Amino acid sequence: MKKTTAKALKFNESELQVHGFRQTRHNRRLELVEDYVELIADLIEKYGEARQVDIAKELGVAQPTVSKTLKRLVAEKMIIQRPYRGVFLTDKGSKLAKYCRQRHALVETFLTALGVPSEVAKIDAEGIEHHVSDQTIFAFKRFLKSRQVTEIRKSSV
Amino acid sequence: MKKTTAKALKFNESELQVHGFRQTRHNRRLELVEDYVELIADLIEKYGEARQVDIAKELGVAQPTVSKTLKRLVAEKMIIQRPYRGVFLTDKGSKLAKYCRQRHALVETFLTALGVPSEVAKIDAEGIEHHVSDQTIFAFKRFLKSRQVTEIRKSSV
DNA sequence: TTATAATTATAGCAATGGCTATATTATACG
DNA sequence: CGTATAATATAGCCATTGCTATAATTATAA
Ligand SMILES: [Mn+2]
Ligand SMILES: [Mn+2]
Ligand SMILES: [Mn+2]
Ligand SMILES: [Mn+2]
Repeated sequence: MKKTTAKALKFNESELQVHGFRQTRHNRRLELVEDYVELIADLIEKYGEARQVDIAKELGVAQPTVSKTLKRLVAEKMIIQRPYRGVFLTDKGSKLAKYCRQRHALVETFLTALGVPSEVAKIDAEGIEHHVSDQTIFAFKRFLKSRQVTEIRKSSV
Repeated sequence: MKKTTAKALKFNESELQVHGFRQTRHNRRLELVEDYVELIADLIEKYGEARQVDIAKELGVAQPTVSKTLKRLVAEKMIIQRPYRGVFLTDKGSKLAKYCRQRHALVETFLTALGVPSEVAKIDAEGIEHHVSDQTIFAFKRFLKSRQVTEIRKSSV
């Protein structure tokens, strides 16, 4: 805004908005990594291995896209790649996958408990999960707990 | 997975996951556009104009980054650019901005009502808003309504 | 064991969204 | 009016995430 004509934004308000945008950009850079390690963990659990073709199929992208992204995951020490033998999570990748799976499941459970149809909850959770802070996770858990209590009370009356 | 060793995924489950990933990728492509038109609407409302320098400041990015993104918004017919006179929303941009503002505000209000500290709710809402379907919006609204009823009952007892 | 099929890798393209440095240009002020 | 300042545009760089087409390699099966 022009200095001469504009009322200055309250510092807090503006600063907060910038902070929000920055944090969100940061989260966006992690989204794909999170989806990958989570999916890889799922595939390994279900099939004992995670191959490019299967990752590609599950994500709905082309195999060369997966190939390239896996290189990034290797560079970030999230996975180890054995040629033609699938990918495996490092400790770092394993820890991230575990965290992401829990958070993802919680978000989906929360949405469902709130009355969102399960198919829609699945879709929305896939995007929302990456933007949920620990404090919001805490609030979601508290809501679920309170709901459970309510239901128990109802059934015990 | 190897056909010979793997149990097939249930079709529904796998299909749903692919659908979720696809929808999320689609939402991700819209995020920046949504943030821009919403911010532009805010700036115009507050100051009567939306300039690159102010957009850049609010977003926390460099001015040439904004310059480039604005070209994309022009190409998508969301804004009109008048050289050295700021940007203005088209009908299309205006409608999107209105929708985004409402959705954004609702998400933030919802999180706050759930007990998330307001600063955290602001940050999380900035990312979550872009991944919330109409059905989830509806569930958020229903929650807020029910909460209000509860509070009214409490105060009237 | 060798041919075929499946899997992975690579090349090359495009769009997006960042950055810094610098050039242009319009506005505002003396 | 003309100049200083502010705003915008441009150039050129990089990383990311997608694609198709095709090559290379491994695994499977005959
Ligand atoms: Mn996930
Ligand atoms: Mn996800
Ligand atoms: Mn917003
Ligand atoms: Mn946003």
